[in-house]
Amino acid sequence: MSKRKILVTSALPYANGSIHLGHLVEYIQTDIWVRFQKMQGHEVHYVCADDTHGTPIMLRAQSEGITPEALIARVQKEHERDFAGFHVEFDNYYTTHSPETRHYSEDIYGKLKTAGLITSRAVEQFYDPVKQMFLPDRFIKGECPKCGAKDQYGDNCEACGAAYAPTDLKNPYSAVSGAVPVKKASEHFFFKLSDSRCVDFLRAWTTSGTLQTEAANKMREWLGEADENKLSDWDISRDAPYFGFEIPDAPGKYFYVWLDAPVGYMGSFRKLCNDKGIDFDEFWQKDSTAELYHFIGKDILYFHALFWPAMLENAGYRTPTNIYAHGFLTVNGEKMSKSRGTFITAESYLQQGLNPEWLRYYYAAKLNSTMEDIDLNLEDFAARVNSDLVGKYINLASRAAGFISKRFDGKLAASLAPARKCFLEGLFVKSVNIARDPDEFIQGRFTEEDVPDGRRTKYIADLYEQRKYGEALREIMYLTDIVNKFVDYYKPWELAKQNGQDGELHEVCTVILNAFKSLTVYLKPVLPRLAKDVEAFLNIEPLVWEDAKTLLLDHTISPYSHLITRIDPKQITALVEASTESLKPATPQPHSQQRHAQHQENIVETTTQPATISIDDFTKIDLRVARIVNAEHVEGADKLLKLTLDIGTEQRTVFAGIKSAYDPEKLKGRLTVMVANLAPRKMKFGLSEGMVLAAGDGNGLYLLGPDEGAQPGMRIK
RNA sequence: GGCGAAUUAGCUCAGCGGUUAGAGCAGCGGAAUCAUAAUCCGUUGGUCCCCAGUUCGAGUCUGGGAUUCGCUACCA
Repeated sequence: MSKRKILVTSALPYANGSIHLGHLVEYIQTDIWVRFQKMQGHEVHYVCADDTHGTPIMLRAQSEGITPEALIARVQKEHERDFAGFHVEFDNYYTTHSPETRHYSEDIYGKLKTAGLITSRAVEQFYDPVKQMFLPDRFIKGECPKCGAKDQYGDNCEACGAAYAPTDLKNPYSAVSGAVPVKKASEHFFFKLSDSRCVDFLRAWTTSGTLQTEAANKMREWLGEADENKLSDWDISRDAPYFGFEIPDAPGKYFYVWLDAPVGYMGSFRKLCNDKGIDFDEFWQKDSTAELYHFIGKDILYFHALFWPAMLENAGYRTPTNIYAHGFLTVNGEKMSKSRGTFITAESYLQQGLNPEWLRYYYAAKLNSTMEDIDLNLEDFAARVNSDLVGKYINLASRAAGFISKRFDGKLAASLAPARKCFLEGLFVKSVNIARDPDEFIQGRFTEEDVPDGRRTKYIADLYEQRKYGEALREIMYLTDIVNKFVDYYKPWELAKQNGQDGELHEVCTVILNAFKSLTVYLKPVLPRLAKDVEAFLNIEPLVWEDAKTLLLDHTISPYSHLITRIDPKQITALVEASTESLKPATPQPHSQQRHAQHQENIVETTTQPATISIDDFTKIDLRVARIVNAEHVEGADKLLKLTLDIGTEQRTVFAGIKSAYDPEKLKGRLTVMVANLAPRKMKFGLSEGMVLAAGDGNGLYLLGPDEGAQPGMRIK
C-alpha cells in the first residue's frame, strides 16, 4: 500500500462556550479516523483551532474586564484540556487569532478582490447609539411579535417558539446597553458567490461524486436547476468596534467569520508546518495530490461545501477532497436540555469520574457515514459498554492471564498446534465463514479454499476508512463472542486441574491472549488509552494495524491488573444530577456552528447592479396593466394583502407583501402593473397567480401605476 | 406551508428485491465457576407505521396517508 498524505480537520469550536457531549461526537469521530489512518502507516496531520473572533467575544471580555486576548487564551486552555481528557489528539490545536491565519485571510481576500469577486453594498443593521456599535441579531431583545413574551432574542421566541427577524420585535432594546437600537446603514464587503465562476465551479464540484449522497442532494437543492441561480453573495465584513482582523485596504472594517474561521484550518496547519518542517504547499497548492478532509456537523454544510470551496478555488488553492458531515447528538431521544440534565459538558463528565473511553466506544458503536443524528441513551450506554467492553473483550485477558502468570511464569507458549493457528488465522486474518459451523471452527477444523490472507483485516479497515464504525464494532464484537466460545469449549480451568494437561493449557491460554491482542489492534483507534495499557500488559511495542495478523509466542507478559471498570448506573445518575440546572438557562450557547450558520438578513440593496440582459430576456416577462378590483386583509397574515386583479381577459388572485404601506380600501379601482406569466405560487393563505410591481428601499413601498388612459390587459413593453 | 430524513422485538439498532426478518441489552430456563457477578447453551418476544400498486417474489421498489425530527418559509 502506498503511503498517503492526509490533512484532516474538525470544525472550530467557538471561544465563547464549553465543549459538551454534542461537540465530542465530531472530535471523537475524527480522532478515531485519524488514529486509524496513522495505524495504517500513512502521513496524517490533524489540526484544529478555536474560532476566536466576533462581537460576542469582544463583549464578554469587556464584561469580565479583561482583554479579548486574555479571554480566548483562557478558553483555549479549557478546550485543550477537555479534548485531551477524551484522548482527542490533535497534531496542532491553535487559534484563529494568529499571524498565520491573518496572513491567509488577507491573502485569500486579496486574490478574490483581484479576481473581481469582492463587491460592496450598503447594509442596514441595528445599531446601539449608546455603545456606538452595530448589534448582531442575538444582542437585540424585545417582545415577541406573536405572543408578546418579554425579553426574547432577535431570532426566535423561547415562550412560543415562533421564528422571526429582529426587525419584527416589539419594543426592541439592545442587550448590551439597554438603549433603543436604531437602524443604520454601512458599507459591507461581499464575496460574490452568485458569480458564474463560483456557480459553475460548484455545480461541477458538488456532483463529482465524492460527497455523501445526502450532502450532494442538499447541494443540488441549494444550487437549484441549471437555469437558475439560487446562491446569494455573502457578507464578509463587519464594522468597528469588532474583535478580529482589520481588512487591509479598508480601515474600520473587519473580516467577518467567513473569511477567518475556515482559514483557521490553514493557519493551524501552517503553524504545524513551521514547527515540524512540513511542506505546506504540498498540501494546499492548486494541484496538490495530498488529501484534505473536513469533518463537520450537518449544520455548517452549506458553508463548507459551497462558500469555502468556491473561495479556495478562486484564490488559487486546492479544494477539499471530501467533506464528512455527521448528524447531531440527542440524549435519551431528545435534544440536550439543561433542565433535564442532559446538557452535559466534557468537563462535567470527566469530573464525575466517568471514563472517556466509555463514551468513545459508545459513540463509535453508533456512528456511521451518514448525516443521521445519533442518540446517547444513557441506560443503553451503560449496558452496552459493560457488556461489550468489560464482559466480552477485557474479560478475555482476565480469563487467561492468571494461568499464564501462575503456571507458566508469565511466558506464552513457544508454538501452537496447527488447529490452533488455524483458529486464530480464520478469525483475524482470513475471514472464513464461521457461521457455517461455529463448533467445527472453534475446534480448528474448517475447510475453505482460496481464502485470501488479510481479508478480515482489510474488511475491518475498509469499514473504518468509510467511517462505518458501528459496523466495524459489530464485526469485532462478533469475533470476541467466538473467542469466548473458544474459552468455554476448552475450559482452561478444567485443564488446570488435570495432570499432564499443562501443554494443552499453555496453548489454549496463548491462543486467548493472541486473540485478545488482535482484537486490541482493531479497537485501538477507538480505545487508544486502553490499547496502551494492553501493550504494557502484553509487554509489546505500540500496536499497528498489521499486528492483527502476527502471533505472539515464547514471550513474557506482565502480571494482569484490571484494565477497565464497569459503569455503575449510579455514576450516570450523578452525572445527570450534576448537569441539571433548575434555573432557566442563561444565555444560549452561541457555539461556532450556529455562528457560521447564521443567515444574512438585513441586507439592503441600495446599489443594485444587475447584469445586462438581452431584449429577448426582457420580452419573456409578460407585464400587464391590471385593475385592482378588490383588495382585502388576509386573516392571520402580518404582511400580505389579497388582491384581485383584472387584466382584461381574466381575473387573478395575487398576494402582495404591501400591507404595511397600503390600506386595501384605497387600492380598490386603482390601476397598477403586474407580472402575468409568473409561475403560480402556493402560499400559506392560497395560490398567488402573479406579482404586482412596487418600488422600495426597505423603508418606503410604492406601487407602480400607469398614466391616464391605460386599459387593463395592455402589454407593457 | 415547502423540502428532506426517519418509523423493524420492551430498549438501542442491523438488514434495503429472493429461502422460516437479525444482533446486543432487557426477560425466562439451564450449565459453568478461570474471570472485576464477567461466560456458555437453550428460550420468550415482531400484521418490519397504515393503505394501495409494481413483481413469480417487498421491511426492501412506486404512489398516497399518519406520526416524529431536521432545514426552510407571509418573499410571488
